[in-house]
Amino acid sequence: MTEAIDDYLKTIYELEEDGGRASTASIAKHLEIAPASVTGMLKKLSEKDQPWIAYEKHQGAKLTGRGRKRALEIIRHHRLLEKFLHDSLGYRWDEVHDEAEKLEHAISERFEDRIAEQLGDPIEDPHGHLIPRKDGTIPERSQQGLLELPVGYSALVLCVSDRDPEILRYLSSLGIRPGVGLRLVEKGPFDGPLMLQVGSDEKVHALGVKVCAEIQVTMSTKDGSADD
Amino acid sequence: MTEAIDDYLKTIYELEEDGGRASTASIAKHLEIAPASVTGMLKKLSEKDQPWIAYEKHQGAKLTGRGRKRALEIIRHHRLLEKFLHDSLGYRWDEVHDEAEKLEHAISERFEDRIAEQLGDPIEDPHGHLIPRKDGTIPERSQQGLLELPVGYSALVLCVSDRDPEILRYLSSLGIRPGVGLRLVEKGPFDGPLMLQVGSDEKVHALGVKVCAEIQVTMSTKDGSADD
DNA sequence: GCTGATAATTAGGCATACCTAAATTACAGT
DNA sequence: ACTGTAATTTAGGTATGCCTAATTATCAGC
Repeated sequence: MTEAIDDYLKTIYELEEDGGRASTASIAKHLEIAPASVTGMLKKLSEKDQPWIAYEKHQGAKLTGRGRKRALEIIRHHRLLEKFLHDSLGYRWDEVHDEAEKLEHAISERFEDRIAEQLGDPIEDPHGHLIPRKDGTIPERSQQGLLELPVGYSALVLCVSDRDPEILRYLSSLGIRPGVGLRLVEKGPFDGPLMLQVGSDEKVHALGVKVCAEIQVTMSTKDGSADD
Repeated sequence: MTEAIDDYLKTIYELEEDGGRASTASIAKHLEIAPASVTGMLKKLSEKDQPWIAYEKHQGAKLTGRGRKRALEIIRHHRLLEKFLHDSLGYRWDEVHDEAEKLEHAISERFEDRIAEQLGDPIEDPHGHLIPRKDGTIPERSQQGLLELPVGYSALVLCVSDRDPEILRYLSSLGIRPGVGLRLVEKGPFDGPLMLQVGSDEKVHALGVKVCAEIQVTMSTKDGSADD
């Protein structure tokens, strides 16, 4: 069990979420390493007696039950740590990801249990992502990308990607965070900007596609209450 | 800057404390690796443009100013983490070392600062070891090994080694911890056991040499008050 | 000053996890 | 079915940090 292996499993888990199998190229891009390096590691992860992934040449990778459980364990570490850094140590939400990324590999079961208890077994991290349970399962909920929301509809922000601190600071400045209501007023043509009302503010903001792709929402009725 | 390098620097720092230079063999023993591996690393650490250590063949290693500063930085991480795990997360004092050993390499400056602040800039870790300051200095105090205490004298426990959890649990059970007073009643011949009174208890305990070697004290007057 | 024990070093290897460059496979469009 | 492009894999190489086995240096005792 090395850090590299954990990083691969976590990445494959995330890539499986959208699209059944994780391709060599997508893993390489996500981990910022060369595709050739990924091929080698995928072979290794699938060759063990108890493999972490299922892998066939040119077919991409898919986690085995064991691999999925391990991935969720690391993701649990990561999200609990983000919550801990934010709530207990006063980190801002754009600062927690990088620190959690390093610590997730270093903490013990004991540490995990202690902060989970101290935080009251939280359900979500500061960006709204669901925290996997200790038994290796993760709650499900219906959510969609903000980009898929039809014009005129309202929605509640469920979570935002934590990978880019700049985007998080920008979203903060707009008041966009988990639990806040949005209304999609208009959508520019040719992947143009989204015109959005945030919360109960009348003002309409124009957000680029790239930023909106990082926001997950759940549709709500016209009056702004959640419908799920 | 790798974990391995940090571990070497920390080890050399500790070995320099008792005996000017750290020998290849002592470093190997401390890190539980082969002496041949140490030679290679010592070369590397001394060859850089800005070397971490001074090293001449067969002469052992000595930290440079830069190396000492780095070592103290890691030791500060370690001891702050031990204090944090103990005070904030409810770890017992025999549990903190191993966890801190892993975390010390993973935490950022930010994390270090936050827990130091939250703990009120502590001076000592749970075993009584002094915590290096952020500027790379460490307070000094006169202390001696319990084994060097003359028979009949009293002393205050300053610190105990944190490396062996078993010993820590044993000391706990005897009530021996930093700040507690001891009186050396008698010393068995041929490295025999030490007969000790702990605190204000009349009872005399017999402690083996191995355990006593892990205890640092400062002499106090007959009535039990510190003389330093 | 020699000698033998001990300590340290050199030499040669191994595993991990990455790289680049070259070869191959898959697949979409004609 | 063919062909070109893009994705993937293979081949060969690098750095880190450890290993064992063999060699060499140091130093204390005679």
